[in-house]
Amino acid sequence: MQGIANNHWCPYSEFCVVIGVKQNKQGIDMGRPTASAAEEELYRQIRRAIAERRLEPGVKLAEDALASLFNVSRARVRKVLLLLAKDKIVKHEPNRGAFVWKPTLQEARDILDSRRLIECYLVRHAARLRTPEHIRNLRSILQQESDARATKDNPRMMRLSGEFHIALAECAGNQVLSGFLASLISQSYLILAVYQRHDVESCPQDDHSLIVDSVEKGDEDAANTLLNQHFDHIEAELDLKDSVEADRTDLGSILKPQH
Amino acid sequence: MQGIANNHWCPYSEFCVVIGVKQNKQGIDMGRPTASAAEEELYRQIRRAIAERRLEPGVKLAEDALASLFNVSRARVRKVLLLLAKDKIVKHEPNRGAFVWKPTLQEARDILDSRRLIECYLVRHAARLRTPEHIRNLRSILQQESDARATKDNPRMMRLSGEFHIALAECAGNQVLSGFLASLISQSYLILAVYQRHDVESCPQDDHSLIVDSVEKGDEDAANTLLNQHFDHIEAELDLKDSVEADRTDLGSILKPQH
DNA sequence: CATCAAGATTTTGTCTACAATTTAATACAA
DNA sequence: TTGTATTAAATTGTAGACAAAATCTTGATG
Repeated sequence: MQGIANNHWCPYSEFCVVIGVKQNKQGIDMGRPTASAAEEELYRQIRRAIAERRLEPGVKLAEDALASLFNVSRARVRKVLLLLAKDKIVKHEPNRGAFVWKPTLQEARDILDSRRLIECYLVRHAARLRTPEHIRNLRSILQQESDARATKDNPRMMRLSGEFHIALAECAGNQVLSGFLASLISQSYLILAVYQRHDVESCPQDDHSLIVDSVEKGDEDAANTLLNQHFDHIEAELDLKDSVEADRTDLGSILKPQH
Repeated sequence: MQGIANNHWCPYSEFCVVIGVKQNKQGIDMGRPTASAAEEELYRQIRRAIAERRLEPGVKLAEDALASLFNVSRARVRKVLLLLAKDKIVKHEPNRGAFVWKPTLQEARDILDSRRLIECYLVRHAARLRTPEHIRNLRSILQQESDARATKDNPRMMRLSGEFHIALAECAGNQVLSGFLASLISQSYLILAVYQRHDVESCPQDDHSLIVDSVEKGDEDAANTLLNQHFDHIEAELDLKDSVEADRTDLGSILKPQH
């Protein structure tokens, strides 16, 4: 669990809206700074740790440990874990505790299919509705991605890659689908953790850059095609054959291969 | 609040999986029958009341009232309300309580767009993957719908209409998208409650029946087209012009029209 | 009569203590 | 040593008590 509680991080997070934190018209958190802010901090840090792959699927999230780490009551930890469970990032086992979610093969496929559907739809709208500010924001993320790549900061690269997809989606202006996508992206980090192939180098693609170019030009067909190809690349890095799952969970098939 | 606590109802509900109720291989609830079962009951009954439009947007869901109505502790009520808030069916206002969610105009549009995207995608898969059992299930719902229409049982019609869409989606076998859709459908009940036009008769269409026919035949193009038209019909019954929202919430524009 | 203010009441938010369950440790027998 | 049963420790689940905030009531004042 160590390494979770550090500095700030603010990608898309619907925590405040669910909790109902008071916000002024500029959207700045105003109510009870120490209380629910601490919950959101915990919520974000766990999500961030997953995004940066410091928290791997199956790891137990003990309530007391989190409570003392973040100096909050156990009740608050439970609340956060409950919300993370609804996000399907955490799995609750009764009387045993909360564990980082471990997607099954079928779930992984469904999630990736869903992402393709939603993102390819949104990117078309993004290409139509994009503003200079959107493009600036996207290019800023691209820059950060390239910095992270240069310094071989893999956790950061991982996280930024997800943030890029969210930022891209948000250009389309459909908050519902953006919200779904944010959830799917969090789950995708866990899919990568479980199903990424070891024989393939992790993507040095600059697919992202090309996508921004076509969005900037307003070429929605190109953007759509490029994004589809991007997903092909992502899926090519995964091992989603039926055999994989069994190999990792069923001792029998591990110890007695091809019999 | 009266009228919520009655008999059983089991449409799609992800409550158990979030809470982490023990289940055996047949998927039957086994753990602690009185405890979390009570929470799920509350969760379902609130959703059902919304689906049947007994609970309208803006109604306050007081914790004590719900606790005593369902004979559960207030802590359990809070847990359920938190999950409902994550579903965006309930809105939390800090220190004021939980209220049935009231979708804004923009949210309504986004939700309907999202439904169209997801359902039209899923119906194609449904037409390909459908089994005789799926068709039997769908026709059973159609029959119940027609019964409800005959007896003019509007709440039941309303609810069954949503259940039909969920059942249709589930034929496609993508649980992720089915889950998203279930959430969107719950929100759609609230959209109807707010934005349904009064000058139009509520849908006596048998769009549903035609859709099942084309799915049964495996004609995915026809199914897709029919579903798209079905959404056109639904949206035609709504008043999603920009003026509506302001008229209903802003007293100024109500009492001083066109000034 | 309307407006405002102060107190009382209700309702939400939070924490802590206790019960139930699981997990680990220990002792004992095969 | 291995396996099993019993006990102890740790962890999760639950409820109830208290604090904080909002709402309602009452009454005073212009």
